[in-house]
Amino acid sequence: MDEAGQADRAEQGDRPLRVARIQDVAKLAEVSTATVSRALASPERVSPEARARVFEAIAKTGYVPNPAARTLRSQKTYMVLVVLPDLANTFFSRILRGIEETLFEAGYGMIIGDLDGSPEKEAHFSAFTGAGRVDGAILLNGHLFGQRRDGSGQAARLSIPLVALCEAIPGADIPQIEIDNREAARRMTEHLASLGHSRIAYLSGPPENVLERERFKGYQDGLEAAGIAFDPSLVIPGDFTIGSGVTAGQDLVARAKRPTAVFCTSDEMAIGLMRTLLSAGIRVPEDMSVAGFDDIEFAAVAEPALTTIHQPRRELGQAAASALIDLLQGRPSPRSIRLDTELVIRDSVAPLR
Amino acid sequence: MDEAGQADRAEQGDRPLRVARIQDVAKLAEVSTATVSRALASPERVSPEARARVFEAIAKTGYVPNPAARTLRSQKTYMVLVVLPDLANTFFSRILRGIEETLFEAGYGMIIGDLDGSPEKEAHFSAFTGAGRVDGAILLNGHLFGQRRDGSGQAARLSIPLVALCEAIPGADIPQIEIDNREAARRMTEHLASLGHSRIAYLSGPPENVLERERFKGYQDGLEAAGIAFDPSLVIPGDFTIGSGVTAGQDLVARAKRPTAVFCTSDEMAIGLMRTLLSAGIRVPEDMSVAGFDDIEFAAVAEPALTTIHQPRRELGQAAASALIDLLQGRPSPRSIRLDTELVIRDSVAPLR
DNA sequence: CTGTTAGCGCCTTCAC
DNA sequence: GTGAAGGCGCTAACAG
Repeated sequence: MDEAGQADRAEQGDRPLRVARIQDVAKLAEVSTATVSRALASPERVSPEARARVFEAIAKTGYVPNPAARTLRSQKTYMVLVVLPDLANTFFSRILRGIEETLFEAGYGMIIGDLDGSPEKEAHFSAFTGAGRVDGAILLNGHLFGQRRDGSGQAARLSIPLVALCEAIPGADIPQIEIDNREAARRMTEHLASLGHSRIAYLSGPPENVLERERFKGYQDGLEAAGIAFDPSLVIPGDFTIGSGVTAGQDLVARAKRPTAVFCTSDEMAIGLMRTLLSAGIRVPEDMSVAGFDDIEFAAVAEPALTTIHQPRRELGQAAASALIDLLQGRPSPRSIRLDTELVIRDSVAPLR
Repeated sequence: MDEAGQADRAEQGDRPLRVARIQDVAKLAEVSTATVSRALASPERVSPEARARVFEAIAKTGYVPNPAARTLRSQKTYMVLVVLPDLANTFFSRILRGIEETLFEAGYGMIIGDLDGSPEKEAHFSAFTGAGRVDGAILLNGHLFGQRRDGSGQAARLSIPLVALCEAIPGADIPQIEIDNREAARRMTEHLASLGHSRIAYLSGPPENVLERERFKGYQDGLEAAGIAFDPSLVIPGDFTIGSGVTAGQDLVARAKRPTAVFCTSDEMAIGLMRTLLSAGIRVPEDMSVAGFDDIEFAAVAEPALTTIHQPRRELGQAAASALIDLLQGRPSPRSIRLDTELVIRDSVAPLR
């Protein structure tokens, strides 16, 4: 046993070659290990004297409880898995920060599961939740995993507390934290219409995406409210990425009869789109208005500055983390939270001339 | 004992209410737990018959080894901590992805430590490495932690394998993965000079940052190579963020005697800067050339498209993860790796008229 | 308030 | 090739 051999070597000076265990602390403080454990978990249940001795011994030894042993005993990992479709997507980073902050304050660590579109990974992270590596999970990917009911014998595991963030999971009985995508999309569409636009294109997200479906409904709602007939030729496929915005721009540039405004369901697409339009000599917003969705950092410094829907990303992350922590600590958790969005008017949208 | 009580309840149908343990598998396969363990760790050391029965039992029970127990025994967590200064910074996300990919393939999970400028957090993550929650760590923050030698009794812990990524850690005897910042900055400066610019401003990062210092040296190298005298008034303070680019832009706009080119040490600053310049009626690149550093996704779709230094972010992440895995698995690890950068010429820089 | 005791689930000698 | 047994470090139940 290599590690043990190593650990058993004599200590040199005041720098221990092995980490202190609860036993060492107990011995030094002249109490039992149980008392050390108690002093840490519920100090008020230990006499002031013993407590003082314990803390002194802890300081002297530099003792830090072994998390693996603790987990084995208590069945708690103090770890949370955050599953998301794409770590490289700007939209998520600030959300992650909101999550991390809140988790951190409550003493939980965050493990990232970047799906990267791979089902293999999905299975892997699913196993993660099943194997007791984490106490709970926040799902940003829009569906539940590890919960298949295919009776294949790959048994469904004991399920852990879950929270859905941003992409609601239809039918799942877990807290869902999101914005009202449909309402926000409707508002933007109406805003465009109120400025005189009637040929309003819609640059979509991936069709299977829940957000996309909600936003698309909102777009249609807005059209209807403004008395504009829906025109399928004005729906351009996209996938939320900069690249698909660029592609959509090429499509638009090539058209004979162009829309006067484009509502993009992500800022990244809007920025990619504007870039292509501008390169082709189509001015924004003079020749074509462009609106985004998300209000990422770059929206305000795009050229022209992007009119968009602001999502409270940090707050979304915080709310999801709080809901999960409630669940983990046995407190009642809100079933569903909808955070407010805001229509941010900048320079990429102008009245129809 | 609540959990146990719950776990002991009768199982319903084929959906176990408790996870299978190695004992259950052993019983079902009619072997000892040792054999199950062996079948998993080194299948060749178990007879084909026993092995088959074990795997069948595993499939039937849906057994997944308990990681906490495994860790407690083997002292291995199969977890890696990634410490970074700011999760919300676009620059890091693709690096993280490179790290995650590589770690994932090798069977390691990734725990994120977002420093967020807080020393409190730093101490926390330092404890993480000390407490045996992770097998190793990748440091993107430019300094070592948990390694203070203040003799305060807060003993230095058994140290785990570490790798420094992007920001080299001076004096640390660990693998360092980075680009040649100085050389890249020199190249850009020379590029600007070769286009006829001689009043080349430098929009800096935070002064204490290692990257910043290297890039600043490179800027001076480039100036010198081009025979241009260094002018301190042309150095504008920044901190890599969009916001500091905007501020720098305001500074520049207010000046009577402006530089003809600005070398920004991050794309975010360059984009913020261009935005302010453009709003003030200063055209880029006609009136002023602007160059960036990093080549983030938005650089190519900025208006105008940004001339910048490309960093192989994914590869940086992969290289760091590989180096760490080598270390973790006892293989020799490269001491230091420098990945190549590339000068990407787009539209934000033009010859001096 | 405190100590003793018994595992949490696994891996790994050691003996056969 | 296989099984029995001990212990990784901790916490919770139970006495006292």
